[in-house]
Amino acid sequence: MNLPPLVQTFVLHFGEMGSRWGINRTVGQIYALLYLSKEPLNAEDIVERLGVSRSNVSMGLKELQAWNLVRLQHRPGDRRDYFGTPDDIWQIVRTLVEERKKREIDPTMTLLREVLMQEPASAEERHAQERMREMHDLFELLTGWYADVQRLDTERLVQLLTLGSKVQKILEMKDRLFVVPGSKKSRRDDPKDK
Amino acid sequence: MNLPPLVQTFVLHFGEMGSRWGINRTVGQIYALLYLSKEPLNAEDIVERLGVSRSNVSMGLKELQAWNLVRLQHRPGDRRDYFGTPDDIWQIVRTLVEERKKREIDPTMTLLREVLMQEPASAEERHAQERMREMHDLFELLTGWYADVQRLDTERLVQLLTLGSKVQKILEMKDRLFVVPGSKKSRRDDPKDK
DNA sequence: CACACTTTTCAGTAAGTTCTGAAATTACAG
DNA sequence: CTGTAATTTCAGAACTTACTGAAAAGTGTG
Repeated sequence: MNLPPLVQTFVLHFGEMGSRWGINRTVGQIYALLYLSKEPLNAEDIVERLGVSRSNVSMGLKELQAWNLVRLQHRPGDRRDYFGTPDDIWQIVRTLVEERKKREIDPTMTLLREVLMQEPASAEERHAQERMREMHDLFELLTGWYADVQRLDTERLVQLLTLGSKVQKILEMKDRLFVVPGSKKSRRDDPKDK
Repeated sequence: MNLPPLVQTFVLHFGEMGSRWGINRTVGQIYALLYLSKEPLNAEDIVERLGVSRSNVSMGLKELQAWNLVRLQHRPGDRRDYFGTPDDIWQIVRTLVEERKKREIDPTMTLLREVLMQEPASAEERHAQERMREMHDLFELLTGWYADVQRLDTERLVQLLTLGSKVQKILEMKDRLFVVPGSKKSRRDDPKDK
């Protein structure tokens, strides 16, 4: 591995972190390297810096492309592929969340919906279904929230996050100001609501 | 594997899902099984239902305990260990997030802080450090938000999530009502702020 | 304190994954 | 077209992780 010490520390760490996720070490390292690099890199650059085989880099880049985490670019008069990450780190986060949702949450929701349609054949199954419904509803709430904030532009998103639970205070204030005593709690005006 | 079809579908799915995470198939299956079960189960119950070895179950349960995801219980006049999940699914989510933060975010933050202290020795390192600072700041923002909402009780948390980005609307309203023209944007009054 | 029951540990093996070098394929310049 | 540079594919080797059965350690009872 042929990298400035500072860069190497980070790259190695992300290699290990990758393993904790489903992602493999080399893929983690390639991404860390591209993330830190000012200029986009070609496959051979990556081979030299990480000291792994050319084919390994090829597969790693393919995987990162499947995740939409990497941007393919070309230089005039050079037909090699160059890879880089978005300059805006928020774009990276958005992609990551989106892709993980697609791979982990969506299939689970599909399965839960299917299973919840079935007729339970015993008390045990009835209880299991009840638990699955709790999970389904929780996921629905979370993905609904996600769909909502995901649409915000970054400035507003940062604003919202910076505020944290202080929002709560403002809500209470709002309630005190506007809610008619005895009326229902305020809720999202979802068209699906009956 | 000896389970009602409905339960089996779910258990198998979580086995697969486990593999996508760092978690192994058996651990995913054990957790899914415990989650769906009305009564806590002992190791032998799990062996029978999943059809895996006793030692595998023992290791799986140990891992789940290390994650704090499983509750050890006893029955009077029975010295076997029984395992169950919290009845409240929100408690499960809170534990999951907490543990993942501890294993993935915290070590990364430590590393980032260390590396950011060092003196860059080249333009390349300077740029790399800049990127790391972006990541550091982003993680700080996210963990700050998390620390904040994590303290809310579940009812208020659900309220907040249901609201989604509607919060934004209320913020704007608040701003219109209370902000003195020309003053700074509202922000979290963090004691670390200078 | 010994016995029966339960859980844990561990070494060996099975299964799965990552990685490599070589071969095949693709893309383009002349 | 042809030749060269670049990328991808792939079969097998190297490595890692998961799983098992057997043995060890722990735990409560009579």
